[in-house]
Amino acid sequence: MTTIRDVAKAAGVAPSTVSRVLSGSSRISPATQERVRAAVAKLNYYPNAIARSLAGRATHTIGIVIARPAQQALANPFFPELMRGVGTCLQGRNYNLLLSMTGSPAEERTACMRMVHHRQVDGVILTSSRTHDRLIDELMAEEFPFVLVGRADDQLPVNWVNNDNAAVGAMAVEHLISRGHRRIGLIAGPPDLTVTIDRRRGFEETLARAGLPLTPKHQVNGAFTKEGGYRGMGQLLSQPEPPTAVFCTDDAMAVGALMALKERDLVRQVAVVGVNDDPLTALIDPSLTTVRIPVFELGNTAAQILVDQLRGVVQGPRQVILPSQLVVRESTNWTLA
Amino acid sequence: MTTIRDVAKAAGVAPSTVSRVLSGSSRISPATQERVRAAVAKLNYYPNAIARSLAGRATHTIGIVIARPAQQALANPFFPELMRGVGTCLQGRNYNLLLSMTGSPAEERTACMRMVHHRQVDGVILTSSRTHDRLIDELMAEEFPFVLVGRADDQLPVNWVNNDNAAVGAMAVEHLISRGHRRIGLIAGPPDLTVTIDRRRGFEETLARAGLPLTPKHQVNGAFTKEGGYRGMGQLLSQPEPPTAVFCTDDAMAVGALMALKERDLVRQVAVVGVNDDPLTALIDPSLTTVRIPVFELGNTAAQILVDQLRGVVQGPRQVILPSQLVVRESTNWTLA
DNA sequence: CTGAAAGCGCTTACAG
DNA sequence: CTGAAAGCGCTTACAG
Repeated sequence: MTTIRDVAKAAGVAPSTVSRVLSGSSRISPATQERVRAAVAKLNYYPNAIARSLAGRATHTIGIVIARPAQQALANPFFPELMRGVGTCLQGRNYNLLLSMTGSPAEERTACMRMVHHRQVDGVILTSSRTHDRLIDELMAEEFPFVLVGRADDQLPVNWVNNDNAAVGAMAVEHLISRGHRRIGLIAGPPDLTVTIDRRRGFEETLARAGLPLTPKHQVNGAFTKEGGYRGMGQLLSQPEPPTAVFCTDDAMAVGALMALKERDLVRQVAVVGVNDDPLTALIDPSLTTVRIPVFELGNTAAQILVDQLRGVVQGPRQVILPSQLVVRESTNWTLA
Repeated sequence: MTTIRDVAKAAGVAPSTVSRVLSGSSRISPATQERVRAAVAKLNYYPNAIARSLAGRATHTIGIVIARPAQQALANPFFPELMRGVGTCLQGRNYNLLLSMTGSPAEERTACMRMVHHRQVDGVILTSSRTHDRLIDELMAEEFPFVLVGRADDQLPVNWVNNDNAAVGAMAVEHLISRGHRRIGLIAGPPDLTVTIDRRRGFEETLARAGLPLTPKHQVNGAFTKEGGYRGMGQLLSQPEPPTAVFCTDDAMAVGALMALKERDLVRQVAVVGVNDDPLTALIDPSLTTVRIPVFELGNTAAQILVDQLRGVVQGPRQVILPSQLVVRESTNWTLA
């Protein structure tokens, strides 16, 4: 291992001078700069990142914690795409990405605070936002830099990046209404997640605005999985007057809902809308109408906000909302008689 | 920030004693152990991971480099599933995971050697194995610990975990032969990847063993994407005597191939087999026959091998082959007249 | 069983 | 413009 001392010796300067040349800081004479650079090249020197972190009191590393039960991690390309957005930003800004995968919210909190307490990262990105999140409370209490993908409880002064989930619900329902539907059901994800709350709100407000009744029996909750959607659709169809159209708050659920319809030969009888625009939505039969979420941009923007804060570029908390977009495909592309 | 000195002071011992208690090493009297632990708890002390790494000459971090062009990263759940396997192993063994995403093999090499040279990680996991891989040469030259998911050039004494890709090709072809097919085509991935080479070998050997001819025109290469498979199937179908069955070396390609068949209304005329068992294979129409690869286990085992080596549990290089499994669905489930 | 000291490889005021 | 010194927060021979 060649160290900064070896380089200093070879260049005939002090280690501190080498450090300064490498960090591009201060005013070093062109001549010594040249000598140092030559020595660095000749000795094939790379600064030790760990030593640099310890002395510089910054790890240049961002932590990201993904909490997903095993089956769901695989089923849903949301997280890989989010990480691609995060990774792309961090790479360009010379930050590393430390990844921790866990199965439950409780483990997520433990894993995250472990990174924080052990000072392995300069900031963290939180990827699953729920109401009354203890993890957020703890990070705020320690004044540790973080950004949320999703949103925090109302008015909490924290960084977050979100898509407009109320608009997502509204777009879906408006589309269904425009196709002649009046009995519109909802298959929603876990009720404590803010995405569920917001998408449901958009759904309900739009129904109300259109003068359509809110039918509690037409709203069910389930897991963010095919199975969740499959079961949800089963529940809805077993009712005396089932909905003619269903808004699912996630594509995987919508795919499951379509499976339930196919089994009963009801595909062109009940319309289905999902959310995300997973790659598979265009491939299944019938192809799925969905609301496309800018997942890459969510991750990219979250990373940007966090790094900007760490670098002191910005001060107070930033909150960003990114737009979504309806993509109409076969699963809704017909008008109710 | 409370440090080891604060704890030492509170417990009335030296910092070295605190260090020993925390590392569980050496013989420390139960009494002092108790005092130290009490002080740790009272002060809410967490050792600084960076300082520990510097002093201990180990980062307890594994690096993983994912090289995938943007579109492909999303389309293929191979990598998230692999990482879940890696992450699960590392979590249990108290190792961290440093993730670097890049777009090309050249960037992959740069990113990986950057981690290595800067001593950010104790070992690395390589995820895309090609022949004559410069990255492998460089890591070997530096004697840096690594493990390959895939395999290295023949006889290179390096760690790797692979599935039996020749058997994958063989299973697929045997299945197609058993369904009455005699003209069997191949849509393969990039030719420099070892997976492509091995699966093709299994394909060719099985044809030969069955006394069937190898028809070069019935073998095409393409990208590991839907588009690659779509184009490949187009090429095969444009020939005078097209194959009646096609083995695609990847599910995404197989999905594209099925799209090409659907457009021409040839679904039940040409059989298609993929590889991986992506979640979407069961959902599309027709559902896809495929060879299931144990992706989670590949990642999990790779991490295990690497950590075992870092801990000195094992000596020489380890090479592991994991079994795959044919999953028959609609895309082949009929017999040729 | 425990402590004092040196050291891991950097950075950064402080001085000149 | 450059260097000597102290320090980042740990670990680990060395000594007793």
